[in-house]
Amino acid sequence: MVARNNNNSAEPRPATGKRQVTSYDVAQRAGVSQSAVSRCFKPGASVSKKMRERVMKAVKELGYQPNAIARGLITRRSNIVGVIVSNLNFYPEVLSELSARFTEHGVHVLLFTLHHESDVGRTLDQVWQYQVDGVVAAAYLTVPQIELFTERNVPLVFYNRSYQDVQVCSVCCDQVDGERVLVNLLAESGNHTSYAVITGPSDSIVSMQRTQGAIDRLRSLGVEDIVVAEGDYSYESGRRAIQQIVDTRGAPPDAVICANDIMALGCMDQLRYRLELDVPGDVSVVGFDGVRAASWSSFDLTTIQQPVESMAEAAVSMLLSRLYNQDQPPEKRVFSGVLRKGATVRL
Amino acid sequence: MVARNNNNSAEPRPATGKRQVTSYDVAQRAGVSQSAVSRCFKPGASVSKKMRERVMKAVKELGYQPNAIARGLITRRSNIVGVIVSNLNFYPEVLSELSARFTEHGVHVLLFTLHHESDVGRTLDQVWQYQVDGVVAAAYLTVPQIELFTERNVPLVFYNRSYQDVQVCSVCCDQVDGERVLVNLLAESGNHTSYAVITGPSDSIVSMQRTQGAIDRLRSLGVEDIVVAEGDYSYESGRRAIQQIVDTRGAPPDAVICANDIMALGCMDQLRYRLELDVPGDVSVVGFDGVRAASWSSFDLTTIQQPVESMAEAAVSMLLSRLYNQDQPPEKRVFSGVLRKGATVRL
DNA sequence: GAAATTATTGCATTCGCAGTCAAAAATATT
DNA sequence: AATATTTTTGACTGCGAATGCAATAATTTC
Repeated sequence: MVARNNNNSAEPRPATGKRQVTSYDVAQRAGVSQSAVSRCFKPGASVSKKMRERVMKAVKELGYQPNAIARGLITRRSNIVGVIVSNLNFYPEVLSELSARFTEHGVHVLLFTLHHESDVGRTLDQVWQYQVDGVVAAAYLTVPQIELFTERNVPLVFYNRSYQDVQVCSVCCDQVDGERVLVNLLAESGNHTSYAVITGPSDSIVSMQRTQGAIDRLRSLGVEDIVVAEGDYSYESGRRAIQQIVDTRGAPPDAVICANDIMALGCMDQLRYRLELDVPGDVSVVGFDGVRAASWSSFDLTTIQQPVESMAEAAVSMLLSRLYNQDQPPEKRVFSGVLRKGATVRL
Repeated sequence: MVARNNNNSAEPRPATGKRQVTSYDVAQRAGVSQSAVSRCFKPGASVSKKMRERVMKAVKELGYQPNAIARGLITRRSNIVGVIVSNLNFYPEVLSELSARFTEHGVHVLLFTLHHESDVGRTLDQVWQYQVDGVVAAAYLTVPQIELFTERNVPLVFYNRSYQDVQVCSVCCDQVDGERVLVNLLAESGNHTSYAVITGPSDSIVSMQRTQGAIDRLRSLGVEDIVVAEGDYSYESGRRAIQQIVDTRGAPPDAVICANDIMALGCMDQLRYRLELDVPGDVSVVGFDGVRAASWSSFDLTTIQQPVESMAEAAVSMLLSRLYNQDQPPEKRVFSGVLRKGATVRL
């Protein structure tokens, strides 16, 4: 018989502040049923003009806001998507773009940041507990973890991570092709014979793709003299890496290919201010990403610009379309980076 | 009588993937009541060892995860906090720190990004609908909006925003004091008589505080020659502003005080590469924030470093303590920035 | 070994809203 | 005016987990 005893003012409801306003309160105030209130918040529902007015009046008077949690419980739609980013390669622009575009569609972003990639398991448990409608991951998941998404019919889109043998949605920038373009540029100038490559952390697959892309292209052009040093995507690591390369070789290479822009900037600064070499006069430097700082006059770095906006947009629309329209097959969207010709390559 | 007809395998539950595993399913499998399952997930509840084992066995077999949404509905605790950041001054470090620390405490971050500060109203509606347990705001709210938090007993902590006449929790960096320190440094060197100030956007109160702090200190030191130009916190705007100042004055000022680091870097680049002036030889430049790029060799900017980690930590603990222990009075925590002596002030 | 005590467990209810279905009201049709 | 049709409305149930309370089981006490 569900005897509701709400706004029974004799019931104190102490401690935790005023009880929130519910659809029952609104219904009572407007002298209608709770269902009616609910319907007024459902677009396209059958509600007369009068009813809507009365309800909305009460809604305003009481400051009612529908409880998205309760709604989510019954509709099985939380309108929340999880975004998993790893703490390290935390691209602010990406997150900001994703959030903005999801918000446009009334979808909210529950943020999960990984300290170590090893946290993925625990993080995913949390993701599942919160009944997210979908997930954008800028981190690698294991195959069983991915399969869980398929089983449960929860859309999953990878951002800048791609898989070989697993069918998943992903939005990527073509790392290998980007490096080809950069290497071609360096090679065509005819000024470079000795090359150095500064990689990202060894567990970053993006770094591996970029690095390998560069090395493969160099090899196919007949270049033999390639030194490789490992960095961790940070400015400091770029400095350390180039210093180490110079120390080891005894002389600077003609060109340095860095797995991302930030390391390239560190590398440039080390070359210019510590090693007192000229970039690009003595050494050419190229990066990857196209971050803001790369285009600052101090650097004017030659790099591959990732189309972040397009990629974020693509990730969002890919996820949303699968959210509203299930059973679409996995899809890969690969964007080409755009060569940004700066002034760090000796031509 | 609540007749549950779950795992009746005759009921198809089509379309939307497997129905999720509920505590009833676990209960049935383990041959116990749903309450028992629930209790097994509540720390400190009265459960026998045997019971716990049986339940956990079923939990594992079925891959059960408690539904945080349903739990939130009844406990009135979502374990979600809203973080409101405006798209512009989007400090990635801050967000990343906040998220990491909240996660440590089992609290999750629902992200709200504002395109324009005018979206605050609509955004707050969303925040309320999602029944967040608390909010960290790096944006200004109106007084009625703030009062709603007090009324509803939902903790609210401002990050780098302070209010004059309203009692709210906030974590700030002392903008005015920071600028005093910078101005003192510039003044003590005895090399500067003409000053320029590049502000942030006119609706940014942080910018206003910094700018005004600098100007007041300059005035109190008897400096009269102060030019002001408006920027918008971006690199480009720093370049434009200094160019405009030089064009207007006909000559560069001795020192430029920028409302943030990024503009200071733009300003430096413009001075060095377009106006072919030496920093700090011809012009001194100072910033505010202590972003990574400020310490890069190309710039080595003299600035005030905000203690981002401490501030984020403080914001989180301030919020959490109010979450678990209601009725604590509002508190302001003001951190002093640390002077980072770079090489952009002529000494 | 019976009574008193304590520790476990299950029943029933509740959180706030959405959606089903049938009743009621409004409108159209004859 | 009476009936058929459509539109609008309300009563009721359940989403999945938590919890007060009563019932039961285990343990202690005498």
